[in-house]
Amino acid sequence: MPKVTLPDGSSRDYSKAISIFDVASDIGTGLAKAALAAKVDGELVDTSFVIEKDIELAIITSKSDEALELIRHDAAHVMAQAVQELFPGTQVTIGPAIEDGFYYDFARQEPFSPDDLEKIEVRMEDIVGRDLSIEREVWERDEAKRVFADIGEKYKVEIIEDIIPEGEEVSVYRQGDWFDVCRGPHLPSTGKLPRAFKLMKLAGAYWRGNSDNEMLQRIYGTAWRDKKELKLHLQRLEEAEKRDHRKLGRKLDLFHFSDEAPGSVFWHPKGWTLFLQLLDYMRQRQEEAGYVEVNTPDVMDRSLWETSGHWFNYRENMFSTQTEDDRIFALKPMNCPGSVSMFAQGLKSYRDLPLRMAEFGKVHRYEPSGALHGLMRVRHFTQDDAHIYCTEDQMEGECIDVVSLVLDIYKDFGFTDVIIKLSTRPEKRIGSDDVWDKLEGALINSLKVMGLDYVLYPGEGAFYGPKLEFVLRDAIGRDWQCGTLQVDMNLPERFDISYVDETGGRDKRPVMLHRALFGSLERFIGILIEHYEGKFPVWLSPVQAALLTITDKHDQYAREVEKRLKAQGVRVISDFRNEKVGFKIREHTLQAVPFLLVVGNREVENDELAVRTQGGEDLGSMSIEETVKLLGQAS
RNA sequence: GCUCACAUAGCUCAGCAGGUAGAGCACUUCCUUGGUAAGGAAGAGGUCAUCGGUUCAAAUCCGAUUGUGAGCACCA
Repeated sequence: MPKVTLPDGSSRDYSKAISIFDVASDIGTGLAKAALAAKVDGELVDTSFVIEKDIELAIITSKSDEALELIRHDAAHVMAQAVQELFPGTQVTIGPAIEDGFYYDFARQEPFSPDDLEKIEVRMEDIVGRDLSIEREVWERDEAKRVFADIGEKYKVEIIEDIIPEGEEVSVYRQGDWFDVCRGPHLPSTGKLPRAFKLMKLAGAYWRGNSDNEMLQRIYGTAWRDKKELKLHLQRLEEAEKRDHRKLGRKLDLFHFSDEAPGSVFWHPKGWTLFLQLLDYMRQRQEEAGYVEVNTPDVMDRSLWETSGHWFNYRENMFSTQTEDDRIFALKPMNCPGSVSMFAQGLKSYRDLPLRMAEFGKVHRYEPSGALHGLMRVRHFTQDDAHIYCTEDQMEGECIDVVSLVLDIYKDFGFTDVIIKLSTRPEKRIGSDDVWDKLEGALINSLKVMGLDYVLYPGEGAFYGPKLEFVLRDAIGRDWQCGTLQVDMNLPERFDISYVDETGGRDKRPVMLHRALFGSLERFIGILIEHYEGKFPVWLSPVQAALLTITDKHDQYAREVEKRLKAQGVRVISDFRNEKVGFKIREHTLQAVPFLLVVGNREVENDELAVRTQGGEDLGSMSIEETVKLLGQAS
């Protein structure tokens, strides 16, 4: 006698076991038609699921939050069927729903071509049109293995063997002649899949995400509830592409890359102004936060890297060089060994702690060619790095200070929803569990004290200590790690650093924290370009104002004004070209100059400037002093 | 690093199926002195990424190299 309780609290009693589809029909034929799947006591199931006992039921229609994932997962299946119909001999592997869409990985000798995507899409439409009913079957494990082995689907066999846990049933979903091992749930039939999908791109992907395995062919697609949603999504992508920092960097004349130096930035005057502006900002924030700034060599002897462990653990990522005297030097890939060496020099007392030593170090890493990506992933970058040497008791307080500093700094740029990742002890690690407890505790506690959420990445910490990572998202939805806070118990040990404690003992080992807030200045600038779409706030803007003369009669006054503004610290340029003012306005507006200062007869006469904003607002005429004030306030 | 794609003027791109290159913008010169998103005219500019092959002939076809893009792997 199952009793079914619905989300609105009402309930229905049935005299015998009944399928969800039938319950939906019982409620209304409209609902039965719209039903895609259901939630039974909070768990997703197919509409064919048979209710045998009292449950809470929620029918899922395309309006439900869960619908998109179902739609996307189904789209993956339909795509797989289309591919196997069109390209016999292609093996299927896995095909999950992902953010905004889905993918499916295939094994096939011959590569798919972009033209194939169109064909596959057409065939998908066809399969939707066939409205094949999708049925769930539970197979016996060995039987399932045999069937898939017989039809040459070795990846599926591996999935049944290795991925589906013993004890869990092996479910197979069948649509027409085609079937696939899958946990489900799925839509009732292929006809329920909205015709609002599109195949997006082709890529290689390693089987089971391991680069030792063979490479499969992955097809990415996007799928939505209806055509309108799909269109909106495609528009969003287009909008995002316009913000791409690589495009804007060229358009705004900020930097360029060259074939001779892959992954290395050539900063143009405007880009470098931006860079220095950020540097100044960070310098000031750090000074206020009690840091001292140092500088260590870029090229150091191999022995130092042996001591730090980099020579053995990180060498394939290091640039090294041999000199005439046969010594081997390496360009620093990280600042920490230099910093520890710095700490080791001279005697340190407990009175010196916490010692917060910052360095804007430029590090060099031989990153894999395929990883390079504009300013986001380069081979030479500048870190706003710092190493904090402190006692164990000071550690937690220092962590709190770092976290609140980094978040406060991000807020200045309008980044308020920052993802914080906490990576804890990996399998391969040094140090006792007691120490790890303490270090992880310090990080977790500091987040707790501040009331911050974080995403836990168990086992992802460095071998020498746990870490926090602060992640920002770029215009195209990719996440980039910017800031980081790491606790290190390896380097102090390796370099055998110590301080003199209250009793005069010289063997106290300090705790070492690594932290970077922007992370890489290069990457942070890349993110900022996309975040602001190139329209930087005045304080950051490489050019804050452009002086535009109407005719050459006004040049002399403009030159005078330029001097006065520059004396006040305004980054101003003059445009005396023989062009109409409308032309100049258009050009500097497109160059994202925040303020345009027009100079004509009226302004010369009254010693004023006609001020217009980048957004097109006319602020009228004002004196030089007022303009300077306005520029100061606008940041 | 792996898979696939791409590489033509400073930039954005055209050049269909091999017959020694084209547009717009930018640039230079001249005319125009014009008040809030493009005034006009003329001119200059390319060993078609590099190297090799096929061919009477290669930007175009083939191969390698380098770089770029997308994804994967990597990211102390």
